[in-house]
Amino acid sequence: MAKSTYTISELANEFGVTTRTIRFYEEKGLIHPRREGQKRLYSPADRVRIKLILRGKRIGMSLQESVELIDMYKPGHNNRDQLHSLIRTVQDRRARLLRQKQDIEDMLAGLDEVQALCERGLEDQQ
Amino acid sequence: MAKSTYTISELANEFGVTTRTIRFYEEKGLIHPRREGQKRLYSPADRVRIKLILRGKRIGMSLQESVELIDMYKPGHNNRDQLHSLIRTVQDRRARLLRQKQDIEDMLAGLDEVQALCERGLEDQQ
DNA sequence: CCAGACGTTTACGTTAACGTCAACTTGGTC
DNA sequence: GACCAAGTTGACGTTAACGTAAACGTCTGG
Repeated sequence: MAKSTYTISELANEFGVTTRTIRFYEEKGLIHPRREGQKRLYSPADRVRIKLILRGKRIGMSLQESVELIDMYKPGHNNRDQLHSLIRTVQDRRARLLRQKQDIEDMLAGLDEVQALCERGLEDQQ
Repeated sequence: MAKSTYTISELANEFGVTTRTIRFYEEKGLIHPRREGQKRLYSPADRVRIKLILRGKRIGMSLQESVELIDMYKPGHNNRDQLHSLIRTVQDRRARLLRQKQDIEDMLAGLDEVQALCERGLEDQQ
């Protein structure tokens, strides 16, 4: 079963980052772990938040962009204008993501070509 | 028909970057346009190279990573060891790209959810 | 001829995202 | 009580990827 609290080094190990990184995220206001005396204690929600931030980083998003995307989930958008505005933001993000996806597929196709050339090169030698 | 040479500002405009960016790429050894006197003249090949570098940037690759990927295409890998080594590099890259692609698909699914929530919120109001 | 657009080099400035100490506290354990 | 691992708070350092400004050449239309 999943743990209900994590220490900073547990999370650092799990995600392959340093504790400095996690403290830095707090310093930047991305996460707000509670404290037990001095020590930070991370909830499952904190953990997921870090995980999502790192997912964003993997596709080249800045930390700010990541949290903006993450915070689209949390409610608090009540009136019509806010909802319409949020929908537009969602569509912009989607467009960018689709383009990135296309970029990746193009690169994957390129890699297939390179590999095919390599394999032909090996066969021709033998 | 496609042009056979480009000025720096033509390319900067086409790609939505500044001339400083393009000069910076040269300074870093990523491109090598020929000169006409002082002025830089870019070939279609230079142009494609810049385009691919910017494609890499869009999915979070560093400039170095981009050129490494681009230079996998150019031949010069002749002996078996080089070919095998290149194949491994290709497979590593592919793995990373597949993961990024998965990340993007997850985010897209998340955006769909957010939008659905927004639309329900709007309907509930009316 | 000269102003404006476009190009050049050189050099210092900036931002994000941490790395890297140093100097300390705190909780077990031998 | 001494020690060690794991935690803490500053604070300064670093790298990538440009931005920005100065100071200068070149050529083209009015």
